[in-house]
Amino acid sequence: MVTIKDVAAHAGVAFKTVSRVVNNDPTVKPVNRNKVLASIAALDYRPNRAAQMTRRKKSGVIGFIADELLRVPYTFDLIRGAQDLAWKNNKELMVLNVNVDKYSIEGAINHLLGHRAEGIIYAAMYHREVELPQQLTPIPTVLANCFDASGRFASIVPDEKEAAREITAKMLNKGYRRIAFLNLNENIIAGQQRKAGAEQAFAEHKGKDCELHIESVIIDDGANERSVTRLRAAELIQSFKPDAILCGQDPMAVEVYFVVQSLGLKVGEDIGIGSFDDWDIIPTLLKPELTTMALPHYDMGQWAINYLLNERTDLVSQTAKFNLINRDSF
Amino acid sequence: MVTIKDVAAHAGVAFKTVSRVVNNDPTVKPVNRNKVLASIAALDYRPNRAAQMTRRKKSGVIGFIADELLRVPYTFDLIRGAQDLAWKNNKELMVLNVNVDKYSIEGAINHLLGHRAEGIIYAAMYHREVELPQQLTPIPTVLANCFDASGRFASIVPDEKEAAREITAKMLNKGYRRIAFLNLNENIIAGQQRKAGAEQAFAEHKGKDCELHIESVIIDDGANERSVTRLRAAELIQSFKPDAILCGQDPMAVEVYFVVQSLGLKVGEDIGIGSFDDWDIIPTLLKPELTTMALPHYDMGQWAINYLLNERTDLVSQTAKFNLINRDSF
DNA sequence: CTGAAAGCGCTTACAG
DNA sequence: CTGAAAGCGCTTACAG
Repeated sequence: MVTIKDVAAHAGVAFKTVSRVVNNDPTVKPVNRNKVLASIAALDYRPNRAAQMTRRKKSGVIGFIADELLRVPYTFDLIRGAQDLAWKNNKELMVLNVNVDKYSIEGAINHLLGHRAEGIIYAAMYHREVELPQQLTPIPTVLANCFDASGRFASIVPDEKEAAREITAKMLNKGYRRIAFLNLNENIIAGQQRKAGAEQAFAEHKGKDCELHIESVIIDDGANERSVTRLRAAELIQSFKPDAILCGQDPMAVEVYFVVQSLGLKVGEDIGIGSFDDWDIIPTLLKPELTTMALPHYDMGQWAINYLLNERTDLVSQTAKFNLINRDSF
Repeated sequence: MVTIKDVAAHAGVAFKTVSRVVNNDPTVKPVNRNKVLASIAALDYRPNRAAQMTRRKKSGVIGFIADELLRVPYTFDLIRGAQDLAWKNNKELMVLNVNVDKYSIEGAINHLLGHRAEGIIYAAMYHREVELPQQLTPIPTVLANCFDASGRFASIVPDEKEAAREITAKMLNKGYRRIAFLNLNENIIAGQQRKAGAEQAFAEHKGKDCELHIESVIIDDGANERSVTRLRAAELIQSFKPDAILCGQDPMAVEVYFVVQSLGLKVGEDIGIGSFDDWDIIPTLLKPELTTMALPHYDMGQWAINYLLNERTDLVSQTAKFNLINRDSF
């Protein structure tokens, strides 16, 4: 590989001058700068990043530990948000997938420590509490889509409650009066907080004759989860007679669309449907297209890396707002 | 940060001895090895990767250029397959997303060149031909899910034709006689080859009264594509009267399920449905669950990195077999 | 089995 | 404005 010395010899200057040109040192005389630039181009020279890092004693590496991420498609936006900004700031985002079967968090941290990572983003697949090894402490760390029990780290999580309040309020404002909210499992944070948000919207709404029915249709029988969405949607349409159904996540909306159609009803006409997540192509695959609250993963990824780039150390608990994606289902 | 010299001082040996222990040199006397190991643990020492790379003149980096990848969820398996093996072989997989708007291929290659990448995997979002800049040539490169026009690179792509032949043959063997294949756009390779595969299955099948109808339901009107799947599925069920429908990809199957239900028919009873891709959660979200040919992305990722790890240079054009995921839709 | 020297490709700190 | 020296944290090559 061509080195700084090869370029220097080719250009007829000291190799230190080449270094100056490479690092945009303005003190280089234009004549020399041009000679060097020409030689760099001629030899196709590129500074060796590893050597730069060694000498500078700065790695330029930011670690991204993705805990069980990427089993859900849109979570990749967390990485994308971080990566875009890392790139702009000349940092290397080193992404490590971690999961119970294969790679331990400890392994990932060791790896990043070996690379002298300047910061770490730890991201979870779904909004939850995490417990991180003590080992992390030497490196500035920020959590995305999760928060820690011990309060050692800054974190950003989606504002579940506000999202549910917003979409429920929107339904009420459109004139829907009887809303059935087929919620996620209420053991998880999204389930709990969205319930509270929907209730708040009803409490704030002045209209009368409004009724809210909330129930969890993701059943957690020990090891795995199963959905009773189809069953309960069908039953509720007969009994509770909702004019709108709010679904805990877009895949549930698919199930509800099938039920609605099977009962001879039309989404968006006989019954409104709303949802959460903006899950991959699902919302636009459905007809009418699904109005849903998009998770702010991209924003959270950006916020997290900005926190590190700005060398913040305050222990904020930040929330990120969902984006209402207005389509045609209610 | 603690360095090799700190460890040496703490252990009372030359720093070269620490280096030997770190690199598992068997010639170190057990007494000294243990002293060093104890000091490493006490000081929480970890070799500086950048310094190692600099001195060894090996980066240990393999680049993964993801062209517009990750807009389709399962394509992440390409990365996962490569990453798992990279990890095992102590290589760093440096993943770079490339897309028209933001990051150029040239930018990605420059980046990798600066890191002295030892090899590059170039992966496309969907099976297609690509044209790569001349710049790539100095580094061993292999293509995944795509192939190049010039024949400069080894590549691995999914065996589309065999996949279509297999699932069509399976339908025929189960007794289905009139199969409507709602194909992808036939401008793309998957569309072309799957058509050929379905036709081959019919040609090979001995049964009589069999009929195959193939048509593309993804219309390409200039800039964007639109699906006429619902429309054509409904019309064909009336006119061609298929007893089975094969869909070009799982999202199309969702559309067909809606059509089938709207006509008062039952998937798996009145009409069989098969598909391609194994797209995220779609196949199990449908009821009955969808039988589909899973794209071999994970395998292709593994094959590609193995090609590089084994320092192969032969210009193979490898194909990877889809996996038939047997569920209940036909 | 161990260590002192040289060197990887750069940047830092200093001299001129 | 430019260069020669020293040094980053390691490994290589060699001597003992």
